[in-house]
Amino acid sequence: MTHYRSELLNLLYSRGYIHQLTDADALDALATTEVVPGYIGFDPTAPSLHVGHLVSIMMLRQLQKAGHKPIVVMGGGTGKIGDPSFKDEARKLLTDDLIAQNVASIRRVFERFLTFGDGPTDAIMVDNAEWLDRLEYIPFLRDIGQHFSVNRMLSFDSVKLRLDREQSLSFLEFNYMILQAYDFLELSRRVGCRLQMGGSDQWGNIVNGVELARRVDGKQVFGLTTPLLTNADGTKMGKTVGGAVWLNEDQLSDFDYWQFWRNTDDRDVGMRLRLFTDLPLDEIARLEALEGAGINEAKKVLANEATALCRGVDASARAAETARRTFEEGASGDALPRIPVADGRIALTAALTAAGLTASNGEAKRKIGEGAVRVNDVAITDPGHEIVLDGPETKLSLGKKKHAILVPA
RNA sequence: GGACAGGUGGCCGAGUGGUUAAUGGCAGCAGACUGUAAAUCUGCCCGCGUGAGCGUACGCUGGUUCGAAUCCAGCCCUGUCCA
Repeated sequence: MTHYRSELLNLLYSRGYIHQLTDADALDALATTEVVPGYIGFDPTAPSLHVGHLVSIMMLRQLQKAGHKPIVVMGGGTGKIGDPSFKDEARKLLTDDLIAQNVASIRRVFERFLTFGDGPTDAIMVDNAEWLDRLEYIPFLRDIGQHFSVNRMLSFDSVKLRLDREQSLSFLEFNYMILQAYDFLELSRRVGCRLQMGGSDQWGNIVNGVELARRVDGKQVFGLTTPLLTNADGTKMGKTVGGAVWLNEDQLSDFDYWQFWRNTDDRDVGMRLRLFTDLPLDEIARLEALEGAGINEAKKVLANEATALCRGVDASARAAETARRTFEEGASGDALPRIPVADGRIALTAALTAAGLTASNGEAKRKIGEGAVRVNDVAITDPGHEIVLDGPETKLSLGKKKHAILVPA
């Protein structure tokens, strides 16, 4: 129904990346004639990004594929403030040290998804601390602050919600949207950035930047948001066994990352294939049409493709092979966590906790009582059980999906 | 600065002197059923201990009491209104 002339918008639209767009026609026209530098900001609030950020990252990838220039903005400056958008309460302030560590740890992941370099469509990465840290209060208020109406800022849903719930919004946080708007202005001046993208919760922040650039520099820039990703069951996407689905290897194993995609709800398979893989649309159409147990094939393809993008082809293949052996043959694979055991014996409860399958001995005991624990696929129901290693590998399982391998120390 | 209302387990939210490790809901985990899906049903859901039990926990610090999340005092934080 919607037809764009530019490859960029066609690509984004057909794969389901677009939720809101500030001036579709003008951006469409621009993208057909010149390289559009577009940016997305990532605040370093944790040592790794998670799948919730993945749509944004993939969108930068699509931008590059369509012949434009992705700009990754690390929020080294804005991270010190904390984005209050749609949050119920202020997050605790991060120290400068921690932010620097997080920035360092996050930036690696982008190299998997984007091609960096000096060419016209090569990706670049900048840190907004570069300009935000240097701002002087009075000049900033006069140059930038004068363009913001508090009345209007208060009307944005992103903060209105907080106020309506009678929860405090500090002046510090209230300034976030001004700084993000200023980022856009600064990027447009420094690197000719014309487009800011982000999740739907960023719409208010983005629109502010678009307006600021128009008012201050008389320049038209564009904003685009992605739909809020929810699972078919209405929950927010991105949780798995034991927390968030991290993109960094050191936060979540390749195997668990692969498993996250493999366990996609039937109804979400098509959407995820479009957003998180590079597969052509007709291939996706074929895969998502599979019915009944056949849809599992599509889930495997999804897991393979998504894991390959983030963790590399080899890691993906290894995770897939481990999954195949673990689930289809009842054996085990080398991508499972390996736990060294001293002296060849260990209490079952201690082993479960050491392997991270349970959080405490008490939980381990309960799970044993529930009949959820197996050693080498033999169910154990005695909480006092001690495992004696009698081979190079002993498989420890909690439920059907969580496994670890005990090996002699 | 003043008046009023609040601060409870990952979240929401009961509880207002003992039977409260603290009702209920959500989230989470496991079992059954399945397709490593969804839905449904069942169990679990602070830590240590096989267990009786012990230790911690209801903003913080003290106090009253045989006994406090519950009463008192001071402090910190949040909201609303007033200055």
